[in-house]
Amino acid sequence: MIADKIRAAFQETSQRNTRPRRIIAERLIELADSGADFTIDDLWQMLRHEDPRLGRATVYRSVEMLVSMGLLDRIEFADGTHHYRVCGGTHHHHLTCTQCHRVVEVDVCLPLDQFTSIRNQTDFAIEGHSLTLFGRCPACRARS
Amino acid sequence: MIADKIRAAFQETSQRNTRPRRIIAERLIELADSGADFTIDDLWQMLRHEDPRLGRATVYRSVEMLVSMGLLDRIEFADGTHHYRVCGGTHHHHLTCTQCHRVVEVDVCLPLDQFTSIRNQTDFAIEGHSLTLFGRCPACRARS
DNA sequence: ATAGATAACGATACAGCGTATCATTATTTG
DNA sequence: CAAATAATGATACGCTGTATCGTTATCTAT
Repeated sequence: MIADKIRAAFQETSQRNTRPRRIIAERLIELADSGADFTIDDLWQMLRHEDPRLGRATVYRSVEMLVSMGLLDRIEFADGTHHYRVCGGTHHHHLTCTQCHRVVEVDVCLPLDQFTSIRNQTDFAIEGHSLTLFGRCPACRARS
Repeated sequence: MIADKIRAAFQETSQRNTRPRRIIAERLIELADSGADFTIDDLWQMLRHEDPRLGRATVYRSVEMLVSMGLLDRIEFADGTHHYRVCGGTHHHHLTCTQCHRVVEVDVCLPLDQFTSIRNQTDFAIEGHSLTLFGRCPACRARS
């Protein structure tokens, strides 16, 4: 369950169970359910509703932590902005709609033999990769 | 020849053959030969050597234009910075060294049937994609 | 419970990158 | 050579993310 993973992540990396972190965790659990993607500023604005005193830096700190724990994925948009998305932790990539910017996960990936091919071509030791696809989603195509 | 493509790009998109553009084109042709990647600020600093009055905005404008013409590739680094690289225009992707940040082109790509698989999975009309690989280059591994 | 120690917070300032504005400059054209 | 104007360059601005640092709130030990 993703909710437990998020709560566990906060517990592991910290000594104190603070109010801001509880609020952030709750909100992220809701966002995980809806599958929505968001910018840090989006998230901050949402959180301020629940506690207007909550600071921007705190949101940045928490998001940064969760990204490094692998629970949030950072998605680079073509215009350079960063969006985030709660992700289960299994390997996957993203497909974003060029019109409405909705993001969905896809479970395609480069075949294994391509990686060996790259290693042979370049003599690099491959450590990771990032694949992003762009296209128009069904809704936007219908609306066209 | 890439030199001609660059000069042609400037000619196509503009009415005037200005000194700043000539300087920028020359520098980019040299960078194409060396295969180096660079940030916009790198480029600006180089160009100021030749003409200290050359403005930052002009460099941004020219780079932006060449990216949209497909002659420069914008490369996103993990830390969020943007590098650029003169590229031939053929389809390819990038492999960057996680240690020295050197960038090389690789000609692997997602197989065609994966694209149809995505279309079936998601019903998106796929328009494009971006693949970036990370690893350690031979030199850095040797030095390790 | 309460007090002390301190992790975490939040306000603020700062830095970097890219864009927008606009008076000035330099290329082009008649 | 002069007028028209594309393009430039100085400057200001906005946005995103980071660093600093005094304050607050959580935890722990009494």
